[in-house]
Amino acid sequence: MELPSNYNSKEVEDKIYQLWEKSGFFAPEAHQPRAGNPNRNKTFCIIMPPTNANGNLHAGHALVMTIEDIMTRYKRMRGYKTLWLPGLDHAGFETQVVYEKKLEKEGKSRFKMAPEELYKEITGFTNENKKNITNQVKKMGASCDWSREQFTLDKNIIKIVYNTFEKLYKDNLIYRGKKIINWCTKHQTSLSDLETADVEKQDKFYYLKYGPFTIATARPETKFGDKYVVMHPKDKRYSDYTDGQKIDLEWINGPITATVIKDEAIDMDFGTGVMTITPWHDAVDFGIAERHNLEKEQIIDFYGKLLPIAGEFSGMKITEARPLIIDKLQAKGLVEKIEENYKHVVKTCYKCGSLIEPQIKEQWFLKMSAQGGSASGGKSLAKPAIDAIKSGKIKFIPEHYKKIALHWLNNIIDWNISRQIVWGIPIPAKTCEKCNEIFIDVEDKITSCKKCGGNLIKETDTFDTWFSSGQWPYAVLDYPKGKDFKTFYPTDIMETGGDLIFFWVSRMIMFSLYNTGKIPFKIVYLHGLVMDAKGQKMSKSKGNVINPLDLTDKFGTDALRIGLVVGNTPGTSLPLDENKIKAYRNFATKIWNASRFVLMNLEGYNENAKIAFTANDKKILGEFKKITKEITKEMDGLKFYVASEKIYHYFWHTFCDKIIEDYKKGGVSQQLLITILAESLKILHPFMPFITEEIYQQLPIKGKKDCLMIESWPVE
RNA sequence: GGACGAUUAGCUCAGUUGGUAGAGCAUCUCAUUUACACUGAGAGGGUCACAGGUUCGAGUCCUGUAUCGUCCACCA
Repeated sequence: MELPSNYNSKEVEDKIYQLWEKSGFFAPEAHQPRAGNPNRNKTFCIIMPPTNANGNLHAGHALVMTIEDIMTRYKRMRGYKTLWLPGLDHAGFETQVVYEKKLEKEGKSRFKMAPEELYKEITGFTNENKKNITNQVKKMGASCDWSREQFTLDKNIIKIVYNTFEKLYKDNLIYRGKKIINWCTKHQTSLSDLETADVEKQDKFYYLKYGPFTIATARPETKFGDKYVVMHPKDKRYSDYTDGQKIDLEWINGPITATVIKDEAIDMDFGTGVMTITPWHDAVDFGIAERHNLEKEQIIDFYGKLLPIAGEFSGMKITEARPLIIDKLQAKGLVEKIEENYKHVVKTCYKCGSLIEPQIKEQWFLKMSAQGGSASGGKSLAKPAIDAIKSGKIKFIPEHYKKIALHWLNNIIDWNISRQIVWGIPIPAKTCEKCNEIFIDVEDKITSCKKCGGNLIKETDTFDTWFSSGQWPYAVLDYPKGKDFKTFYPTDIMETGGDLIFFWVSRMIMFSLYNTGKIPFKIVYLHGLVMDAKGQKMSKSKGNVINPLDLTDKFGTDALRIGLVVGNTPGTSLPLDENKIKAYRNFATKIWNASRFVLMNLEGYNENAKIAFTANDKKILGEFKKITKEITKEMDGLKFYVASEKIYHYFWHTFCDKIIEDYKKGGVSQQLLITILAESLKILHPFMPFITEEIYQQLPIKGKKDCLMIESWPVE
């Protein structure tokens, strides 16, 4: 019984993963802990954040897979009925963006394709990626139950999403409204507020004469239709003007009649304290217009070009038109001054960086009031979520995310869930051409208006991808009647990136409480961002992206896994340094060689013989037991960064440096050596599953299991 | 404009109810073919960002300041 002199991670990993898959022990039903195990009637469940099926596994995924696998393997060994449920995400907008880039490279455009054709192509693209990403997840050693794998576009998921939509509509929490939304002119879709990124920009700031007033703006191209001039009701400088007063004045394309509006939204200290409003293309202005019932007019079309209202500038792109408009205003003597370096914040599309052009558009919205009960006129989505978090029913790790989540939920605004992209779940609604009556048609059966008999127009918008993934925890467990739902819900831990706290985590909490009446998970464990070795954010443009699969190739998956975990506290970003992974590759080699040494010294050893430890053995075992208890405590406290460091330290500097050396001098018994090795491998297993399993398979121990994966943890 | 986090050895980071500072990597010295050189034994290296306060005692608790980072926000 001897191990080869070198550990070949590549060969071993594939072989061992196959062994696990064949064993069937990834499924919770298969694993039967011994009769007396105190945890055997308890369950443990993690739902894997569905991986985007639009590319390759990145460093962040590697961390997710590692942490969740550690949690899963640990609980499985403790005897819990353990389920880690894997999934894949169609990732609506994100995938569409990736695919559009691909089309662009090929000189094609999605706008010249029929929607059905585009959908078919992206389906093919996604299917390829699904296989690819699944293999990469396996490469990380994930012990998830593949027989339960789910995809966000599976029929059963869509059905649940549709039912929720219908229920929300009946509860008056969904409405169709013509409101101002974030429009990405490049991708031709609206976006939620979370899908925009604020960017600081330097622009010219123009002071323009508007009748008796001077108004300041960075966007003169939106000003064509401005016919309301707004000031604060308490501004003494303008007390001569009254609300509703009409003023004739000369403007860009000729004389107009302006109306004075008094509104408290105006900051008296900013600019001149007076502004004109463009309700169609500015959220603040939209708000003012709504409050005062003012007319709204579209100036810029959905491609970012000026409409006929701009007269001679009609059809021009706004960026081209801006200087020309200023030239004209200057010629008319309407430009008072121009500030050169005006710093302000603009919204951009978080994916492509294009400037967001606010537009008014009819969209589907989800009501998101933080108030509950009758005060809000019915049910509230946010209120129960706030209560669950406040009361500690849902715990955050690290804790300070609790405040962040609550702050967002307390200030939540209605959520635009419509997207004008094909890659997503279609919104199951129809509108009557004649009377505008809306029908939610989950089964796609309604053919004419039930009210007036008119023709129905089928909705072409799709759902924001987070509308469906926000229902993931109960949808994948086959809510409401499924056996898994009854067994594993609420789940135990939601482990994901801190950047998803609003996008995903908060929405899962709201949807789950709304639908099931229960929280979706007890603990939210948020890991930090994986950075490059220098602590810089990885990005393709910087060229500092580290491919985790290169590291597994070079140093083995086990080395990458433990390297990602040791010293990595949740919530703080972690620099991924190849040298660190290399150091843990050395540790893997150490484990291998120590095991080789033990196996080479088995002469005369019989695992079935009666155990007779010496006094010194017992002392060492006592110390080991103490360490084991400490590690178990850290594991239960989800402090994997401490637990992994402790077992690392014990194995190398106590077991190898002291105990094995002692053995050479005859100080400890053969039995002790093999006992400590076997027990250490169990503790190391969640962190470094491949190498520990490979060695375990060769170990002569009493009552050996099919695999180390289902061995009992040293502390029950 | 708000909120949150960070600041500890050259580098990356731990430090769980307050009790004379820890790990890995790096550096230096020594050992020399050992299960393992992807090795062993040892060493050097820190006013714990700064200023106050509470305490017998503060890296840890409180207040303030600075720098960095992140998130949120409808100043045209």
